[in-house]
Amino acid sequence: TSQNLQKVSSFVEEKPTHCSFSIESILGLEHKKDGIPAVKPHRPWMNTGNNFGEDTNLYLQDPVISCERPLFHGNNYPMLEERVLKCEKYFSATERLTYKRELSWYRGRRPRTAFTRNQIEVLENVFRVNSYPGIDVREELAHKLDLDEDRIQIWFQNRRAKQKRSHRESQFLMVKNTLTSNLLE
Amino acid sequence: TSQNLQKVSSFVEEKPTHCSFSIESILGLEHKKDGIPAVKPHRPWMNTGNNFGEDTNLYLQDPVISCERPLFHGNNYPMLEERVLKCEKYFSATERLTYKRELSWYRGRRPRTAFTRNQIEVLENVFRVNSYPGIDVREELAHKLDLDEDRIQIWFQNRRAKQKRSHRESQFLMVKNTLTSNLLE
DNA sequence: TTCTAATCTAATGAA
DNA sequence: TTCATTAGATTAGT
Repeated sequence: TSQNLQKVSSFVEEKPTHCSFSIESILGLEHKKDGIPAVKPHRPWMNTGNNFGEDTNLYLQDPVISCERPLFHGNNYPMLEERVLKCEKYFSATERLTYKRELSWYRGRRPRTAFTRNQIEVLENVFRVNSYPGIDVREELAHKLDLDEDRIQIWFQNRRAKQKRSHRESQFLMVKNTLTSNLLE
Repeated sequence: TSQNLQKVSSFVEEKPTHCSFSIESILGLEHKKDGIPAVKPHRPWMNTGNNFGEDTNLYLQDPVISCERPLFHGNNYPMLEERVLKCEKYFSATERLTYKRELSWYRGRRPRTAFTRNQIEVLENVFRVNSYPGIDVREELAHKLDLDEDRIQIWFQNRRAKQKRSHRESQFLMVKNTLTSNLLE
């Protein structure tokens, strides 16, 4: 059964066929050893074809899984992670950085964008007035700042999260101060 | 509500003074006057009670009181009212809509469900076989995994979206690679 | 170390 | 239902 399940991949357009499996049989697979999700992460900036075929290393990023340490064994990728972990003990910071980069590369993370001072300034100014720019505003910003619209959207998402975080923190401080001054009276 | 909004208005900080280009041109100013409709969203997981009516000053309560009922993360968020206020003056109907949407979220977005590793594994296994489970399968899953049937349904919706996204992505890359290699020949 | 760009996905509402 | 978008949580680069 496990083999049958693994044959199904996301490359094939699956029809909502009626399932003849019982849930018990599916639930019975809970303790299956390797559960590589046959799903590709969204990597719009990757241009070449080495995304396909045997390069399954790219599909292993999954936060849910990475919460729990040792999920995927028997692939190339966990070897890398082991090496990174060993780094902590035996290797220099520089070497650790190299391995981290290598790990990131295999995982297919977009290189971190370094915004210029001017770009940040404009984005902040717009954010003050409108922290939820629609697609039209984002496109215009992207054109004027010479950035992808995706970067703009992500920037606003993170900026909103930051605002919310700082707001929460200031409220916490307010409560703390109130309690403190009440105690001192 | 308008009284509450006026109370908050004094906390609104000043406008950005300098910008590299016209913000008006970005925001595309439109001044429509329709108010925010008092639509109460469906919140089956909430205690149907007093606090979430249209004209409650929930957002202006004393922080101490608010912190004593940590029902949802966003229960203190007066900034939102500020932005709704600003909406009236500066934003287009479309952009105001997003604020209204946020307001309803703020008023009671369901706390994010953190599925366990085992739940994910079972759901993925079922998904491989049947990505459109009927109500009977969903109910059975809900019972076996100790989740609401609603969560199961939403999970499958999002999972299908994810699959579709990655499928589109691979199709796009496939076409692109074909074109590229044809050009190189 | 802090800050934040990037990622993943549960939740939401509109179509 | 799909679809686009959001919030929230997390990972990871500087």
